Amino acid sequence: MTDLTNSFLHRKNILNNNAAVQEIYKQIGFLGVKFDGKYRFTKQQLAYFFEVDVRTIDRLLEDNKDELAASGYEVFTGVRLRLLKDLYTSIVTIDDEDDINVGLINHDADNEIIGSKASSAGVFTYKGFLNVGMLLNSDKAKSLRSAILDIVIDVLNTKLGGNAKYINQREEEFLPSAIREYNYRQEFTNALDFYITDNKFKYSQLTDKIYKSIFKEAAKEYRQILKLSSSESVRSTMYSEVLDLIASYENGFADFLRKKSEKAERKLSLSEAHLIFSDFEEMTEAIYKPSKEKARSIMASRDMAFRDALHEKLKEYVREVSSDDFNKFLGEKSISLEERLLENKDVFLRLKDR
DNA sequence: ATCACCTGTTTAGCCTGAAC
DNA sequence: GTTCAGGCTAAACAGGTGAT
Repeated sequence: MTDLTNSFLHRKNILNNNAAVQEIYKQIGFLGVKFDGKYRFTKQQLAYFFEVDVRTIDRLLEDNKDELAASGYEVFTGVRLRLLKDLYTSIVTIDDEDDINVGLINHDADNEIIGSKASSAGVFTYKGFLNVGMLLNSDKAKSLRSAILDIVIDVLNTKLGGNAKYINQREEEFLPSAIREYNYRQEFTNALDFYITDNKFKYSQLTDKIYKSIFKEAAKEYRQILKLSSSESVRSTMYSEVLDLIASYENGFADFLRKKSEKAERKLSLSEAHLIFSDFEEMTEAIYKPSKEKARSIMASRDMAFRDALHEKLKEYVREVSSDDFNKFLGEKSISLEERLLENKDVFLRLKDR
């Protein structure tokens, strides 16, 4: 069970998920005033919402300064504070009382939202508000947490139609990468045909070598972790960055193998090919290191956030998923492969006519 | 009118102690 | 043991005041 209060990663993965944050804003209904394009809440408003003392929010700020600053907490001073104060007073005076959100009402005369003489004020954004809710322990915060989790799960389900297996296909880059990789895969299998003596295991064994070199798992392990059935293709679940790297490996190794075979002036045995792969791996280690690390981190982090799958061997590579990534896979631009193919139909038709 | 200083308010940070 | 409340102080700051 995810415990938000003690998992920085899980908190980040929710706060970076813009689609979910928007949905939470709609459903929770704790409305703030818009300032600089973001909804803002003062410390007092948060304390009131969570039914804790203002000092408790202060403590939280002390202990989690960096995290909350990253979620949009700021101390307003000078001109910006002046503008914010004006905004609050104009809202409170203009709006009909019934329309004013409970968070905005001056519920206690001694405890204004921002004291008129305040020279600085701690201000949260909506993300900051949610972040506080994930760290506090008040009953209000607990119920907010469970609501947040419900909504996040709901958003994932609606966006993905309950199937996260092919979420990798929802970004723009997937299709071109898959097509490129398909072509290099052919180079690779052709090379295996030409330069390695007949052996029915050669494709799968050398493919596994590539997988293991890149993300430490053989196809079988990968299949288990993502709970793929035997009829489902492993590659159709891979992220574009991983596919690109596999394509590099396949193309590079195909060429390397050709040279070795031509030099020896004969076909090579599968066991020789395994040794040659080790040479290839050693030779390219420094070149591939950065892309390999990126691919591992992408795979481990995204699969954790989107597929709830843990790659045990890539544990140390799990990071937070960036908000860019959430947009890529769940945002406006993300669409299923079917839709993407329809969208690109013209391109394919043109290619076909050639 | 301008400058330096004073005053009141708020936050940050540290500590203690009560309640669960 | 953990969580929350409250006391305290230093520092930051806006707005006042009063001397020049």
